[in-house]
Amino acid sequence: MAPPNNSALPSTDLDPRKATILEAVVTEHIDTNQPVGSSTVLQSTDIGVSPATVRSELVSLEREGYLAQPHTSAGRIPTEKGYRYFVDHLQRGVLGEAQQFQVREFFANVRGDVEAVLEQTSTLLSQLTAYTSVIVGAGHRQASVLSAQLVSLDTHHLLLVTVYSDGAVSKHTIVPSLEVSYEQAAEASRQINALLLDTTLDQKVQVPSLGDTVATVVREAVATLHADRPSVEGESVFIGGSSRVAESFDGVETVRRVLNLLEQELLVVSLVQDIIDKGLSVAIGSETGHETLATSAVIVAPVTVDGETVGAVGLLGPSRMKYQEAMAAAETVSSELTRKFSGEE
Amino acid sequence: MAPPNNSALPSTDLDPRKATILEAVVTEHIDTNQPVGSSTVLQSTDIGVSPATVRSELVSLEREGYLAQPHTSAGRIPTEKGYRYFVDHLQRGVLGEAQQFQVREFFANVRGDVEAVLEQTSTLLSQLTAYTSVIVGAGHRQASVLSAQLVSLDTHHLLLVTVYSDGAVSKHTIVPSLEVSYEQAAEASRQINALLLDTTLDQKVQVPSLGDTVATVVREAVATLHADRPSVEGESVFIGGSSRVAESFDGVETVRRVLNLLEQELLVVSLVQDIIDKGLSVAIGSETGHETLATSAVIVAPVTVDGETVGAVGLLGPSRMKYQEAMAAAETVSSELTRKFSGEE
DNA sequence: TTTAGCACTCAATTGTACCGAGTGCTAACT
DNA sequence: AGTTAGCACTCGGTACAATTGAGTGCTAAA
Repeated sequence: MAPPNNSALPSTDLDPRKATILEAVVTEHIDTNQPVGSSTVLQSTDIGVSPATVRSELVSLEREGYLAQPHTSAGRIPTEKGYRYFVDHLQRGVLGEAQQFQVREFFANVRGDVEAVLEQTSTLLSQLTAYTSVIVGAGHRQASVLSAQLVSLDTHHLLLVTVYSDGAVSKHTIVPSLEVSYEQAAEASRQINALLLDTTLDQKVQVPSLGDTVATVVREAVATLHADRPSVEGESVFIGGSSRVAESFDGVETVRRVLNLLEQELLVVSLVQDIIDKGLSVAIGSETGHETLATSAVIVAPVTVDGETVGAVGLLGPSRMKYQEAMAAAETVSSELTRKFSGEE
Repeated sequence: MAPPNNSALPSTDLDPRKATILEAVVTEHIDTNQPVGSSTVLQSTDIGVSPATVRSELVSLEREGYLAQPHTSAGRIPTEKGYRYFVDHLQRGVLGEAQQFQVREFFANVRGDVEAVLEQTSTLLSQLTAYTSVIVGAGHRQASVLSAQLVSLDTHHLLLVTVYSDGAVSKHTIVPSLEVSYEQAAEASRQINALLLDTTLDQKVQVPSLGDTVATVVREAVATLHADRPSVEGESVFIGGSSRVAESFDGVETVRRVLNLLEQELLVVSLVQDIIDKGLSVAIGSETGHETLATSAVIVAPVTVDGETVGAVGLLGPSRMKYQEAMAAAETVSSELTRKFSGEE
């Protein structure tokens, strides 16, 4: 469906000199956050040509929509299209020595359950890049129940602990309408386990309609589990380095908006999913589909196990972010995660 | 140990007129974020006195350390001590109608396990107040194991699911060094359950030193569980409305620092704990013990069940925050949580 | 002790001039 | 036809002075 290349449109290539100049402008602007003029371009390239020529090229690039001028007597800054061209024609960078070491060390030592690993990974990723990281773990729609167990906390409170085939565990507090003895709980636990084993949460199960205590508890427990489905299905989202937002964007209001967006897990999940669906690995400005992210860019790298996408790592930064480094970091981390999960579960 | 009143020192009371003026200055400054001068004080109080008199009182209040002047020809702003006096002599406010309704509705409808409830509550609290909320759930140091169960995901992966007496559930992926059949896993599960039942994580347990598969798995599972203790003990922290940080503080650097602090769960936990330990319900500026929070204030309200503190709700805002409203919100929410947990578990 | 009166202070605002980075255009050059 | 030197022009940023005004502190009288 989506074209294999990374661009939304098969962008026509610019002639080499223009490309060089565009690249210089983008690189320089990313570095300095300043409009860049013809002289700066000359200094940062070995293009053997006069400023006047560069200027006329700049005019041309502006006409074609790659660059813009904040005001007449200023240099140029890249437009969304300019960044897009830059990213599409970027030669992939590779992570620095120290960072590669950091990643290796991290994955060698990390321990704990999936959620804990992802949470720590999101911190790692944001430390690697100085941007805010987003890690999305896929939900477990298709997972079947491996084990369901009822544990009594006391006579009025039971805990339903359910283990799914993908390794997820959910727990639900049950407050039964009747008093339940330890033995009754154990019996209910056996029945629930038998009832739910190998079912998915989508499936209806035949609950006993008897009136005795055990049957009642079974009914209530199953009802609670199924009622709570949405939250169980929910993808898990981990955000690392949200303080980086404050560094990345100009203007309090922008910072507020971006932080606010990050707080809404559903938005974040769909944002990342949308980008992956479009076949992109980078979404710049309006490509993200969010007004709030007009001056942002989002890098995503899916984590796949057995050809299936089980999650994604992402980085959120300003559109003038250091794409090479950030992409290298995201890809390294996503492939490490892929490796870890392929090897382990 | 700590004095029952809310102040660190038993602050001497000011004479009534000074108190009125100080209160007016604080209130006004909280409202406008501007230095307030003698004329403004006159307008916002019905004190029947001339500006000159107010001025001399202001001078006096400044000498005593309650107020400060940004520069000679400006009005006064409260110092930390000024805010402290204000808070100590505040008559408790009560939540607005609409907000009370919101809280009632929320707690009537909220469902899910403890973590989910706390997470949603943190969002609620930040919506109620326009400040960033912090909810800390106590760890379960003392909790004993109610049930430990080993579930095979496949022949190379086992999941150890442990239920504790306080309703917490932990899970650990075990990658056994040997292949384990379904039957062996079931047997190991039985043994582990018997072994760990009613123990706490602090206790050493006698693991079998036999060399057969089941014994090996048991050893490895128990080792994994005990190795991971720190993360299990860890208090759970939920932060709501971190975007509010951007509104609350002036200066990108301050915003960055505060966000960064909020990212470090351990810091947040100890911050809240420290304040509670000091017997305070509000910590202003340096009272928080964090340089970063020099211009902040933190409100805390413990959640207690059976006389034991099981957690706390907190609000983080600028030192010029609306204390009445924020304190009312924190207290209402904490008492609702107390009620919910007392009734339920 | 309070207050009216007054000189004083100083951040903020406004106005003005100027600098200079950077442009676009044109005419000459290769 | 593309490139370049030369040049007039634009306009944001900075620096400086003048002005304003909110608010003070002091003094002397009530």
